Order: sequence, then C-alpha cells, then structure tokens
Amino acid sequence: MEGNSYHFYELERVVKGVLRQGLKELYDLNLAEGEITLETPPQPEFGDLSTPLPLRLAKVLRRPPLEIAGQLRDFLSGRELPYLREFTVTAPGYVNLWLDIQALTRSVFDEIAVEKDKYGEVKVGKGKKVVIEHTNINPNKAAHIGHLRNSCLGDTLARLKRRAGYEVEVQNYIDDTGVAVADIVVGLQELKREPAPNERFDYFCWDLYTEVNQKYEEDASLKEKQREVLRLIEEGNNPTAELAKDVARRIVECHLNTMWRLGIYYNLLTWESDIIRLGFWRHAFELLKEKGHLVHEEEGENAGCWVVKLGDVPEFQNLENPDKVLVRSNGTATYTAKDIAYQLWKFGVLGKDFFYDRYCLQPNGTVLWTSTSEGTKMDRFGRAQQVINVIDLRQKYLQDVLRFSLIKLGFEEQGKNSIHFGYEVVALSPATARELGVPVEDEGEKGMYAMSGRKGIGVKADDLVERVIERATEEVAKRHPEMSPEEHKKLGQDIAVGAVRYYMERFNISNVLVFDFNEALNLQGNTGPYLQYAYARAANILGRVDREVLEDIDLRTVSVPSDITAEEKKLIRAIAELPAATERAAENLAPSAFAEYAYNLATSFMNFYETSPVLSAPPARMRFRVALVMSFKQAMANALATLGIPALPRM
RNA sequence: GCGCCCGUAGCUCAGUGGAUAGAGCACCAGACUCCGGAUCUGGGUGCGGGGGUUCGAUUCCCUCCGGGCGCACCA
Repeated sequence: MEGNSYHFYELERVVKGVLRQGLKELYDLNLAEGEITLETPPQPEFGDLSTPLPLRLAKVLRRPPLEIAGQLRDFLSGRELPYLREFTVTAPGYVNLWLDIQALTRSVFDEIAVEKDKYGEVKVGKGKKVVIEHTNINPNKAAHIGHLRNSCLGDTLARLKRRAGYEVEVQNYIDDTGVAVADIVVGLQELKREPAPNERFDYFCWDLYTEVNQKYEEDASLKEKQREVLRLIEEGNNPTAELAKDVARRIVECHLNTMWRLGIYYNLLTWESDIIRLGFWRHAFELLKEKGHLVHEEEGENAGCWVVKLGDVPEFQNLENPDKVLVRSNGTATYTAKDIAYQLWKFGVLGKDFFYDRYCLQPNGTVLWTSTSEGTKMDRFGRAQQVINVIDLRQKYLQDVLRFSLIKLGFEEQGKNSIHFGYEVVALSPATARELGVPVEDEGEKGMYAMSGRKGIGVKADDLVERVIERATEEVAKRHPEMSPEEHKKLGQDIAVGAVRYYMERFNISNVLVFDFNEALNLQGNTGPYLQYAYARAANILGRVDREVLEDIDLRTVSVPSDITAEEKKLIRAIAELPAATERAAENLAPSAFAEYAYNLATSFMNFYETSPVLSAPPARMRFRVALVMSFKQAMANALATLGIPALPRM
C-alpha cells in the first residue's frame, strides 16, 4: 500500500475513471461509469486487463478503432497508475493493460500482514444497518433441504454483508399461530399420537403432519377441529393455546439445533403471537389512516374493506383487481396487513416495539434474543436502513404487494429499501425421488419432483447432514488410521458442513435446485471439501517449513522475485481479488458468485501446488513461496469464513 | 387469460454486449520414489427454434416451442 494512493481492489474503478477522463479530454465525450467496460482478456498475450471501448466508439467518433485505441493507450501511459506497467493495442481495437505483478504482490503481502482475518473486508456498507430475515420455518415439523437452502443463503448473505461493512441483524420469524401448528395440535388432541421413546419431536411431527392432512380428506369433522383449534390459539389463555405454544417452542429448538451445526446463527427470534398480542396492526392502521392513503371502499367488490390502491403500479396494471384488501369487510386484518406492520417495525417507523428477553446462548457464544409481549424494553432491534427478506420465489407476488403497498401508503423510502431475496425452490432428482419411494414415471434422468410437507415428501435437513457426515467420516478414517474414531467423527462433521453449505450456496438463486443425493454426497471436484482441501494443503506445507525459517519470513519484507511464474501470478491475482469479490457479491446479493470466486481461488492454489515445489526450491524462491502460501492460507480462510465453511489444517 | 422464472456438453451448472463459450460429475488414458492422489494433465463439431437491433448477441428486443411457478376479504 505504501506509495500507492489506492488499494488494488479499487484499480478497476480508478482505471475506468481515467478512461472516462481520457474520452472527455480527447474527444469531448461524456460517458457514464457504467458504460465503460473493463474485462479480463481470454488470452495471456492480450494483457491482464482490457477494454473494447474503441470498438464501440468508432462509429460515434467516426474514427478507426485502432486510432482511438492508440490515443487511449497514450493517455493511459501518461498517467501515474500504480499496479500497471504497460499499455498496448490489439486489433481490431482493444486497449490491453499489463499489471506490475511485483508491485501487486508487495501490496497484497503488506495488506495481509496487517489485516489478517480482516483481509478482504470492504467499507461500502459502513454506517448502514441491514435486517436480514431468513429461515422462517413453520414450527410444526422437521426442517427439510428446501429450508436449508433458505438458511444457508441467508446466513452467507449476512456474512457477506458484514464483511462489506454493514451492521447486520439476523432475524428468524416464527409463525406460531398459523394453521401449520394447529394441524399438529389437532393430531395430538384428536388422533392421540405420541412420539416413540427415542423419537425426535420434529421427526415425529413430520409424520403426524402428513397423517393429519391425509385424514382431513376423509373426515370433515377433523377439519372442523382445525378451525376450532385455530380460534383457541388466537384467543389465547387456554390449554389448547398453551399446547400450540409448547409445540412451536419444541420445534424451534429442533430447528435451531439443525442450523447451529451448520454454523448458522441468529440475533433475534420474532414471534407472530407477539405481533398479534401487542397489536402491531392496530397501531399501523392508525398510522396509515393518518397518512391518508388508506381507502375505505363504499361500493364494488371490495365494498366495506380498507384497501391500498395499486392500480397505477406497472407490475399490477394488468390485474383484474389490483387493489389489495388490508382490512376485510368483517373488520379483521389480512396477512398482508400484518406483514406491512411488521415490515414498518423492521425499519423502526411503526412507533411501537416488542419487549425482549434472552432466549439462549448459542454455540458460537453469541446471545440469541427473543421478542416477548411483556417485560423489558430495548431499543437496539430493527431500525434498519435496508431490509432483506429471504423467501422463496413463489412469494414474489406477495413481496411485491408488500413493497408497493409501503410506497403507496406514504413510506416510499422504506418500500424502496425492502428487498425480496427470492430464490427458487429445491426439488428432487428422479433418482432421489425414487429412493424416497415417490412414484417416478419412467427411467429417465431428466425432470424433477416437487417436495411436499403435507404429503411428507422431502429430504429432512438432518438426514442429509447425517449421511454426509457418515460418508466424510469414512473417508477420514481411511486416510488417517492413526487418528481416533472421535477425531474421525469431528473432522467428518466439519467436512460435511463444508459439503452441504457449498452445495446449497453455489447455484444461482433463480434456478430450481434439483437435489440429488449422489451430488450432495460427493466430496470431490467442485465441492466444499475441495476448498477445504486447498486450505489443508497450504497449512501442511507451512507445517513442514523449518520453524526458524518460518519465523524469519516476514510478509512485509520478504523479497519478491522478478521472474514470477504463470502459476504464481495466477495465485497472486486470485488472492488480490478477494476484496473486490466480497464487495461485488455483497452488493449484488450473490452468494453463488462468491462461492465461485472461492472455488477459483482454491483452483489457483491447486495449480500452483502441482507445479511449484515450495520446500525444495532454492532459498530465495522458497522464502517467497512460503510467503505466498501464507497469504493464500489467510485469504482462503477468510473466504471460507464468509461461506460459513470450517477451515481445517488437516482433513 | 395475465404475469414472473428457467432452457448452454450425456448429467449438474458458470458465463448479465466483446477476442478460440468454460467448470464439475460420469467415461477413457496418464502424473518423476516430488510439500497429502479429497489433487493434477489429456481426451468434446454444446448456447431450444426463427426473426430483429449491433462493427460484434449465449447475453438486449419480438415471436414460437418446451419446463416450472404465481395471480384471495387463505396464512
């Protein structure tokens, strides 16, 4: 960093700025920053960075692309640009930039020496608080792999945002008063089912939920019971409501245990029952009436209702009835109404707050708080500048209604900062569906089969984790006969966390994740354990360096050779890109992009490892490579931490 | 009916206007008595079809085909 006025990760921004200035000075042309493209060329002979700008501007400037390229090259050459050493031109009209790899290496070494586990953090989010709501599983049965996608994505998003400088508060909303819990209560009361002696409560409820839903089809009186139970739950202060609360609490405990083992933690549980009891909606209703945008319909199909008018929102224009009912003609509030109240609370503009209590101490040492209906006031929760709701894409319409309703009701700022992180659902591959006993049409390998909580079709999150642990533990035992079974199991668990989380995080969120046991259980190739293995290999090398030599190598002073190899260079660049990758993934809400970066980083190291002996290299080279391995190990550790994957010195 | 998403190699996926479209899995063949083979190297006439915009399209627009999802005074 010394001597350089900016960090390497800002290089792109700086170069774009210079190019922009060049266009202005040379041709009196004003381009927006977004219109200036900078990319990594496909071939090494085209430099380390390049821009096709001359091609694009040839027409408008009425000059040959190569002439423009030449002038831009000259303009760049006349500038003081650290990290760059040369600028060239390639037909049909590219400007190619060449990195000063020594300067870059120095800068990376220095930065890592100073920042250590903070290397890769950036400051874009500084001073901004973001509330991320994820998990949100109905507290009535075991979590399945669809919920796992939600929690893993949400957790990685939280980690990314934190490393991008945001203050992050993770909330887990518990719908303890809905039909889902009521169904279990019906099962317990009417069907008199009880868990077997050693049966997990969430697994027991998984089957019970299926059974109850099956019985609804045959027995109309049971459906009556469900309505009665729902009424009693809403009323409160009766044995049925107590039972419902007890079911919800016990299931939440199961869910938390499932998530904790994957390194997923929360700051606050918010309970639907508290929102109801504290009258969040009543409060919001008064607030919205005051603002004057709520409409009481006197006629038409919504006569007698309070509605929000969404007809002039493009997204809803083609709907037969774009208005959203918030209060029914019978005076009760709709789900959307409660959601609006809750969302306003997250932004701290509801004018009403929960009471709070400690819920428990989580295994990572942080306190999990819970909302309550009475007790202690605290003024630290909510009050966010940005709210991200991690919910699957089937709820897109509802989330759009929520966002536009806020805007139309006079909370424009809050509406615009309400983000639906919508991901596609998890479905089952034909092979996995077959394995679970789901009727599969033919022998084909294409296609997917939907999971269904009501029908009991799905892979339980813990079943998946257990199977991966078993597989990983076997592998560890094979490789390390000298270790104890306990050590095998411990490593197997950490590797399983890596495998499961990476599998849940690596895919683009707008694609349905077609879950397949064979793929999820794979520990080779583009998987979490591959990333972990790269880290372990680095740790192994450092462990074999002579102690005195190791202590003598200082990242800040180690000399950087002038003849850096292709593999060394690729690794250095990959390490240098961590801050930019973090920023990009955090700002674009793209955990999968970060997963891909991490895979690239690991691959760069693997290639370096295969081609570049460290311990047996000549002394100067050895010292440089040790420094490089140290840097990689730190960068990889930070990338793994961002993905919530354990970094293992041995595996 | 209206709207949204997806369609890239046998399979699972990267690639949000640029140079020869990339990975993993599966399959075949290889890797020095070298720091760990959970690794690496090699093996491939693939962007659903058709129009358009552009110097340039897997990427943007239109249309068709195929697959998924959503459009409550339900939660």
